[in-house]
Amino acid sequence: MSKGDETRLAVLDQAVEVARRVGLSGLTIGSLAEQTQLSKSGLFGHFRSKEALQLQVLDHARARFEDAVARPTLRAPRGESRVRALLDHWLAWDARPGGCPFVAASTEFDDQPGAVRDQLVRDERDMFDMIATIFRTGIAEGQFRADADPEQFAQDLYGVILAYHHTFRLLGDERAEGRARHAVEALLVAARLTSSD
Amino acid sequence: MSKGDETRLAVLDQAVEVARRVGLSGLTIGSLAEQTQLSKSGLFGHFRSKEALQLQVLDHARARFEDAVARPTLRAPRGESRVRALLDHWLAWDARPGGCPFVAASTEFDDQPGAVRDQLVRDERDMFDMIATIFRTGIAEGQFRADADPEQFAQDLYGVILAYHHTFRLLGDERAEGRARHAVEALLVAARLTSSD
DNA sequence: AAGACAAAAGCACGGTCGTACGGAAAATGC
DNA sequence: GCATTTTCCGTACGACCGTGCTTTTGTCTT
Repeated sequence: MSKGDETRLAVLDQAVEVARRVGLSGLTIGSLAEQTQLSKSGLFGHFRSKEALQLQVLDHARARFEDAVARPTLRAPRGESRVRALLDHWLAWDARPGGCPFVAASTEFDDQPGAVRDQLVRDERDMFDMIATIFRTGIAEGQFRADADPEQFAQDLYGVILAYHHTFRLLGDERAEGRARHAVEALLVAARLTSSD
Repeated sequence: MSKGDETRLAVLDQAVEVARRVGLSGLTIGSLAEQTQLSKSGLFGHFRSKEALQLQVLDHARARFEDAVARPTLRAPRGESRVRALLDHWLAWDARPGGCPFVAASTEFDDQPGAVRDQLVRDERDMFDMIATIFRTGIAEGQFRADADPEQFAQDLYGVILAYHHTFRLLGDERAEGRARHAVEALLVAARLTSSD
């Protein structure tokens, strides 16, 4: 890996952390340069516009999400265990300082057309598909009802995570995590095969 | 009402709409002045700092929320009907151009200490309490189980709304609303008194 | 070790940000 | 209808924004 790539990645590491707190617009080239001990123009040279930087930050955050949430989840046994693993990793990801960078960026860009928004839509759609797929696997395993709607489940689960994110991060309510787990258990109960099936 | 208050309110009306789209930080005095046909300094005179403007915008948004969601909801009969009314009005509020200003502001300020965040916490807590209170009323009416947790219900319902907000606004999924209603029906079923009670 | 190339710094630019002050204009109270 | 207070504008400020251009520094390759 060349020197250039090395510093570029170091910058992106830092940028993702900053974006958690202040979003992708709040992310400013000057302050990012300070934090990485680079000159403004030195940093700027690695990306060639702010939009390019934002897109690479999104890419980087996505890779981090896959490391911290997606891949570990797939190591859990299919069905209910995997759903619980997903919740566990996701809650831990959201509880990191600054919260989830995608949540921050989503509310920021949901009304600002452009390449960043487009990328964000793709990422968010992928997350939805991931949840739905995990649920479908549970159906195939015979753990969940065949007539349950995976996309309904995806939206429901995502809602639980978002509510946790808000309630815990803004209101600082320590019981938020317990409620999130409780909510998912209720979703699982509803999706479970009954004895009559 | 004096002339000053008149224009101040007109500015706030516009400011709330802008804040829906770009948040409270994205809200800039210069652009807001343009949109209201005032000079920058003329507008600035009404508030005496940006933070004061942001706080008044929050206040104004809260009043709008009470007009559009809170008060109409309380006109519905207690219990399940009132929960459904809350959902209806809230979804309509979120579907307005730009979405919910509180959702935008919350993710923006959940990591930036200060008066704005403090105000936001109070507002958001009030919303939570409103949901919980509506649920408690349903318990008192004998429609919901007495052992159900109103705060769990509040977080669950808020999750449904947030998931709708994200799924509809960012992903543009038209089925998001139907799923939100379906999710609330499931919550109501779980809260309902069973025949054995 | 030297030459070729990449990386970083230095500096400058036009713009916009929030904020301040003084004077013009308009609304208000008598 | 005049005097006074309120409202609004013009202008200016220092700071920071994103972005170029030029020069220095550093890293590879041979």
